[in-house]
Amino acid sequence: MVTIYDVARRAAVSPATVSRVLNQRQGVDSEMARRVLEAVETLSYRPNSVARSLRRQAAPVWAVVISDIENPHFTSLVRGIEDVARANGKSVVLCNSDEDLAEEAQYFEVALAEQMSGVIISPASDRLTNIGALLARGIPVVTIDRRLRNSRVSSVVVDNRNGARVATRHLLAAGYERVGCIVGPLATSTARERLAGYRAALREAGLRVDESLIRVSDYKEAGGYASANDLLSGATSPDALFVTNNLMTVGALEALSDMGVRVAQDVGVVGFDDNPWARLMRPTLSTVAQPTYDIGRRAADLLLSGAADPPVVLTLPTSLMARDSSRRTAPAGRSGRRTGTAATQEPTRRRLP
Amino acid sequence: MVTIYDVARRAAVSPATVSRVLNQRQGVDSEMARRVLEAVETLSYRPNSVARSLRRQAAPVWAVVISDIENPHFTSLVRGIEDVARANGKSVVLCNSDEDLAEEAQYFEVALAEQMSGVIISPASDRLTNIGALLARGIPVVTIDRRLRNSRVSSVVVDNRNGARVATRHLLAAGYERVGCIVGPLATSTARERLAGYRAALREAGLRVDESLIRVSDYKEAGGYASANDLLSGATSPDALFVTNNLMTVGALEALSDMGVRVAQDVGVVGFDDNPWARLMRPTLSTVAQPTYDIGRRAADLLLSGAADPPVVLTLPTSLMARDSSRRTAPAGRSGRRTGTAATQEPTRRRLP
DNA sequence: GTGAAAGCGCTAACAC
DNA sequence: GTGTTAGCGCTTTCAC
Repeated sequence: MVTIYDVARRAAVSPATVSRVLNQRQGVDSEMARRVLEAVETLSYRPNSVARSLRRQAAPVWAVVISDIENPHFTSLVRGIEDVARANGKSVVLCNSDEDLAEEAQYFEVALAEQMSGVIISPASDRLTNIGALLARGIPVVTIDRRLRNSRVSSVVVDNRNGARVATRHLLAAGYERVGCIVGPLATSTARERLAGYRAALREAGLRVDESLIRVSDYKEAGGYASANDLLSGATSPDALFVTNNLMTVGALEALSDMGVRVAQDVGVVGFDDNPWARLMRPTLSTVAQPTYDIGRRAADLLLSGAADPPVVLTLPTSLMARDSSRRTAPAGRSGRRTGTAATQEPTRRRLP
Repeated sequence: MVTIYDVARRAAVSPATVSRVLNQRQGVDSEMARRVLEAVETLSYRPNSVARSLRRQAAPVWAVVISDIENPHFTSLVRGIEDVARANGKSVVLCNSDEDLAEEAQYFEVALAEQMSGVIISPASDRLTNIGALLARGIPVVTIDRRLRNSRVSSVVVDNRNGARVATRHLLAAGYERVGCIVGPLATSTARERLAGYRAALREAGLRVDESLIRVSDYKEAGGYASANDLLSGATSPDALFVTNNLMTVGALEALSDMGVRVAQDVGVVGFDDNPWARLMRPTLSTVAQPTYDIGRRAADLLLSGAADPPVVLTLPTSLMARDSSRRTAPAGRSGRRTGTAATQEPTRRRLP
C-alpha cells in the first residue's frame, strides 16, 4: 500500500507537507505542491481515510436510520439526504430499524464506534428512542419524518395533523358518512398527529368520533390489509377509509379488492404519501402528498450546520391529491370505472368547512 | 473518550488482555475476563472501530453500488444483502450510481480509501465499469442483477433472456400481433439479454423482428413514458408492449392512459419486476417477477466467502405473473374493465410454442 | 514555509 | 496465559 511517506520521499518533501497539500492548506510553496501532486499521480496514491478518521477523531460518514428501506417514502427522503451528503464529501450509511428499538440502539452503537459525524433518524418511538449517548459524544442528530419527545433535537417533519384533517374533511365533503381510519404505531409522532387530525375533522363537521372505526396498525402492507378486512367486516362498517401511510394503503386496497368492495363507490379511500402509480390505479388513488425529497435535503442541511442549537423544528406542508378513489360520482372520463352503478351517487350531506 | 487502556487499568490487566477478551480469543483466565467485562460495563466502554480497522487494515463494511435507491427492485436486493450483512457484523454503505460511470468510479475510490471489506455492484456498463483497483487490493467484488464482461467476478443474476422470451411468447399467445419492446441502456447486460429474449420469442413464433417496434430507453419512468408515446404514434403502432423494467412500465402505462389507449384491449402490456400494486391496477398488470430478496442474499453469501475463486455465476429463474393487462378477453370477475367492448376479443392466431 | 515527532486507539508479535 | 511494545497511516503541534 502506498502511504503518505512514499509520496513524501518521491517528492522530496516531508510527510507533513504532503498532508498540507492534500488538505489544501495554504502557505505551501507552489513548486513543492506541484511535486507532491505529481508524486501522488505517478504512485497512484490514495489517502487512507481510516487513518485520517482515527487521527481526526471523526469519520466523514452519516448514519441514516429509517424503519424500512423498501418503503418509497423513506427512500425518497434518503435521496434528498444523499445529494447533500455527496456534495459535502460525506458518505451515507443506511440502517433499517424495522420499527424496532433494539435494532435502532444497535445502530447508534455503530455510529459511536465508527466515530460518525452525524445521525439522521426516523425514531421508532417518540419517548423510548434514546439518543443520549450520541449527544453526549457531540454527534449531531436530526430526526426526520417523526419527532422525539424526550430530547432536544432538531427535526424536519410535515404538518401531519393538518394533512390528516384535510384528507378526512375531503372524504366527508364527498358525501361519505362513516369515515374509518387506519393508523400506525401510536409510539410514533406521525401516527398520533394524523389520528388527531382525523378526529379534528370529524369534530369540526359536527360528528362524533366512533372509536370502532379506528384501527391501530403497523405502517406495513399486511397490517393495512388486516385492518381494512377487520373494519369492513365489523358491525358498523365504514363507507370510507383514511389510511395513514402508503404501505398500509396498498394493503387496504388489496383487502377491498379481495372482498369485492368497490373503491370510491362502496368505500372512499384517501391514502398518505403520494406515488407514481396512484394515477395508474382504477379508480385513481387520492393521497396526501409530502415533499419527501425536500424533507431529506433540509434534514441534511441541518446536520451539516451542526443540527442547530437551540434545536429547530421545520414543519413542511402536505398537499391533498384529490383523485377518483374519494369521489362517489362516476367520473366523466375514461377512467375504467363500471358505468352501470353510477346511480349510487348521492348528494353531499356534510357541512363543507 | 474511554479507551482500552482505561479498561485495562480498571481491571488491573494489560490492554492486550482486554483486547483478547473483547475479541473472544480463548485462553484468557476466566477471573480476569470477568474483571474486564465488569470494567467495560462500569466505564461504558465502546471499542473504537476506526482504530481497529486501521490496525487490521480492513473495515467491516460493504459498499453496495446500485443505480437507483428509489427503484423498489434495487431496494429489495439491498434488503437481502443487508440481512446477511447484519448477521455477520458488517455495515452496508449504500451508493447511488445513477447509471453513471464516473459516480461509480468515485464510490470505488471511497471503498478503497475506507478499506472496505467487500463491494457488491450492479454495474452501469458491462465493459466500461472498472473494478481493477478493487481486485488489485484484494477486495472481494460480486456483481448483482447485471454482469461484467471484462473482469473475472462472481455474479448473481436472473435468466433475463428466458424471462423476456416467456413474456413475449405470452403476449403472442394472447393474440397480440405487433409486440413492441422498450428496453434499457444497451451497455447493461440485462437490457441486451432481455432484448435477445424478445427477439428469440418472435423468431420462434415465425415472425420477423420489426426494428421500428423497439425503443432503447433508460430504465426510468420518464424514459418509459417517452418511448411508449413514441411507439404508439409511429407509423406501425404496436398492439402490445413488453417493457423491460418496473419504472419504465409505470411510465409507459401513464403514457397509454394519457393517450386514451386502453390497456389489454387496445394494447397488451407485460412489465418486468413484480410489485404489490400490480394487482391493484385495472386491468391488473402482468409482469415478469424476479426473486429479488434472494438475489441479494446470495450475492452477500458469495461476498462473505471471499467472492469465490474461480468466480461463479448464479442464475436464478424468473416467473411470469400473467394478469389482465395481457388478456384481450374481457375478464369474468369484478376487475373493473368496461364491459361494452368485450367484443374486441378475437381468437389467438399465433402458433403456441 | 517546512520538517520532526508525537500520538489517535487498537492488535499482534514476541518475550516472559 | 499475560504483558510489553511496535506500529497501522495520518495530522498537527511545535520548533526552526
